[in-house]
Amino acid sequence: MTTVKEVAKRAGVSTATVSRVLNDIPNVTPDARKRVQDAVQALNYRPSRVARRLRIKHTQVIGLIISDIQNLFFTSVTRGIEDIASRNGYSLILCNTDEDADRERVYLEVMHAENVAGIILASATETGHDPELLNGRIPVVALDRLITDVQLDTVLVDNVGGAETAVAHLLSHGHRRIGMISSQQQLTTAREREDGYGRALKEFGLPVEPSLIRKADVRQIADSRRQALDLLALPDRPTALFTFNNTTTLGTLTAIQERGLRIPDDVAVAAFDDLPWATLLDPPLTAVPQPTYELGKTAAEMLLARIANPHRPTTQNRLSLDLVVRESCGADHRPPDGVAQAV
Amino acid sequence: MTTVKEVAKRAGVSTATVSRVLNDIPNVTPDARKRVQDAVQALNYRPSRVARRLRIKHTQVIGLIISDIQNLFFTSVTRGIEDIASRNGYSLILCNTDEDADRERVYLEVMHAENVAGIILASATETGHDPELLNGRIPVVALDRLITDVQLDTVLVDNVGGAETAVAHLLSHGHRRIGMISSQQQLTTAREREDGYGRALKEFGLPVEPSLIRKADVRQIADSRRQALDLLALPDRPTALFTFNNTTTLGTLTAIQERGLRIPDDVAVAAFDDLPWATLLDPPLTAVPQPTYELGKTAAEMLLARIANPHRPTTQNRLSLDLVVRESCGADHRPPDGVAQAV
DNA sequence: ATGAAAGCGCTAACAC
DNA sequence: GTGTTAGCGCTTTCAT
Repeated sequence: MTTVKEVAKRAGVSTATVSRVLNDIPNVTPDARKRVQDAVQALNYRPSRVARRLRIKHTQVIGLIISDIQNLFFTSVTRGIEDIASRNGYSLILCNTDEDADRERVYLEVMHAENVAGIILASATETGHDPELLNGRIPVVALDRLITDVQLDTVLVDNVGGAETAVAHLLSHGHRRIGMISSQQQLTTAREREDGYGRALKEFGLPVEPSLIRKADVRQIADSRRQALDLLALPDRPTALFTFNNTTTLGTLTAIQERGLRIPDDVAVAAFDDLPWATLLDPPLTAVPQPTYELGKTAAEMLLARIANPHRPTTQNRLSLDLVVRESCGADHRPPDGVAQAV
Repeated sequence: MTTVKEVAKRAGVSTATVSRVLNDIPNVTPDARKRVQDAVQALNYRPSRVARRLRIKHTQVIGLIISDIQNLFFTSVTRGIEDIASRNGYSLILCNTDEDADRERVYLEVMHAENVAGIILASATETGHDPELLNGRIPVVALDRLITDVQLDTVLVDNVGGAETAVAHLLSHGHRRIGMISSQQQLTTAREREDGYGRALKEFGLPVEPSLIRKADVRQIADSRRQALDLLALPDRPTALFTFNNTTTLGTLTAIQERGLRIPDDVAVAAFDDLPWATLLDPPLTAVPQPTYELGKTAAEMLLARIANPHRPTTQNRLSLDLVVRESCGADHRPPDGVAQAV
């Protein structure tokens, strides 16, 4: 490994001058600069970021910790983060916790130890965090999931509203027994989406029937399928299903197909979280898309703002959601275009 | 930030002893050990990996560089890598190049500068690499895509064979005009899959008609759709389509749907790279699944082996592929089970 | 068993 | 404009 020293020697200057050239600091004669550059070239010198960081303290690297790398939701969010990060001269490194609090801790330690400039975290848990890790010297932005034991900049979506809209849509189509495939993991998103589900029922004067909410491992299509099969095997089968995220949706659709049921006639489906191939399904899926790119962009911007000014008050950003109506809930029974909406 | 020094002071020992305790080195009296541990606790001390690494030189971190984080193929491979890595006490950090050679270079530099123990690289390009970066002091394993300008441990799939099988399947169903949505990016996988396509045609005595191969941006469903639409608008429309990967498949299916064509009657489809929801499509998709988990596992194992022994000869691993026949190519015309296969 | 001290590769005062 | 030098936080001989 070549070092500044060797470069300095070869260029016939001091290490300080080499450092100056490398870091574009003025006050170097063009001649010296040229000699240093030549030496760098000749020796194929590559400065050690590790050493540099030990001095410098900060880096142009942002760390992202997500809980399920196989979930398109998170990878799309990542794209949003990446764009903002790289536009601002930051690199992004990504770690996957697989919904495991221990792994999350390890990766938070890694990020700290690496001295990243900031961290964006979609936490596997709502509480139980090490305050030193989240409220320490490295700024952290909470993404998608609320963290309640530490006050952080946060960006979320309107889970309650989104779920409520979707379930209300099912209700407005006449469904009265609506099952939900929710999350087995303790997530704030799950609680909020269940809340939205409950609210919609309440608006229609319906009680929440606990047996109609099944909890699935949100990382696994197979487990979601199993829970959906259970729901569909109920003596008084639900006529509609509301799903927690894209994975549970896939499991649910698989279960429905296996049971030989037709959508929406035998069972209607509304999903939280859209799929890029929703229109390729038969019938196309009614869903509440999440503004993934926007979510990532916002998180990155909040983080950069905090890096720039560590003392600004923490803020919370909740992005709103809209339902996209396709055919999986039955033909739309709203009046056609142009017709006045009489009761 | 607390340092060894402060811990040492508080524990009433030297920094050397603190370091010994921290690194589980024997020869420390239980008493001293206890005092150090207490001090660590009390000060919430967190050793700086940056400083540590400057001395130590190596880390328990593996770097993975992939070209499209939104592609399920790569994220599934990641899971395989992760399992092996964490089972061996390594953390995994992931970077996304978005098929951009410049970004790939930047991230390779980041990984080098971070001094990771090893790198797994799905390169955006076949050549044009900096040999210092790939054949330098940090071991690199090439994943999924062949790198020809530097000799590396490599793990691939049998692209030629897989493509050949898929296209032969279409041919055996009577198709004679078979279009291919391939990759606009210069990828070895694209060349090999095109090769397989050509071989299958040749076996049936058919020439490759260049106008039937359209190149799409493999990251974008939208672009794949566009290319597929072009193919479907040809005066002498192909009766079957073979797609390069899951993204091109999605674009192609979208195009077919938009054109109002039926699968497989109007146009049959066979895909390279399976989708977890292939059976939810109507009709279910015939595809060549890739052993993603195995691919990641193998890559990680090769990398660990090389880290353990930097001087072993480089090896190349090519995983074989099988076609999964579903309905998107038409009813299977092979004899039913148990019937002797007469001619 | 423990401590003193050197030094990993780099940057940034400070002196000239 | 350039060089000397101290030191970032850690590990590791080498003494003791």
